[in-house]
Amino acid sequence: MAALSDPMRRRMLDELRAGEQSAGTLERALGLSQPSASKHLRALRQAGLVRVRKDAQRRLYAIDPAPLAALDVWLADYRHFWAGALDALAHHLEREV
Amino acid sequence: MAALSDPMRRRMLDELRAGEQSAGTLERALGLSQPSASKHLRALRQAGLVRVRKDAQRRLYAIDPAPLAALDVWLADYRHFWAGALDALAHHLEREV
DNA sequence: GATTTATATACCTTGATCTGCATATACAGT
DNA sequence: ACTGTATATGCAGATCAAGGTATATAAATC
Repeated sequence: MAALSDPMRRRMLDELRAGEQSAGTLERALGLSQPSASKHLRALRQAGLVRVRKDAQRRLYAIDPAPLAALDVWLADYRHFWAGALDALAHHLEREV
Repeated sequence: MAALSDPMRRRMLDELRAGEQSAGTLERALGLSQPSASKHLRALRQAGLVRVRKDAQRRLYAIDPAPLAALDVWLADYRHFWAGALDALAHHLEREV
């Protein structure tokens, strides 16, 4: 989850939504220095948010959705807090009583 | 989002799912020192994740779901990565109701 | 085998963060 | 006013993340 706290890494994931991309492509798409891009990718890797595939010299990155799915599960327990006017009302009433 | 990267703060939110609670209650529930608890609550406050209400000396904290809803929106664009057709349907129905 | 291309890592510096301890603020009850 | 309770803040030190420069690894090409 800490890996997602960096905006640049979220932008990387956003880029990867279009599909597998090489480190260099991401680097240029986001205007990062080569080492910076590589380090952010390492952070995403260690968080399990991306998987890597070798293609000759290049490393092709793609989204691994598992941690995002876990986050979604975590969020699910909070969803009733904002989901719809009826839920809000229900919650309010629940408190009143 | 950085506010959520701290596990203790996530535990605080989990505690607050049960409803409004005072700083001291949270502090004891999580076994934190008083200043530590207060600082984590400040972080949550600055992130807009909680709202505070004064009750005499106590400060009663409650979840403000807005940032979590924003996170949910962000996640939505990734959901198709892990949601099989059936899951997606289930999720959709869950929201509809 | 030397060179080029693509990516990763080491090192350093800077800025942010967490914790512990001490202190300050705010309100309540006497 | 004084004491106790509840919470916040200031400061010190330790730890950790981020960016930059330089260097290392690995594969491809010649």
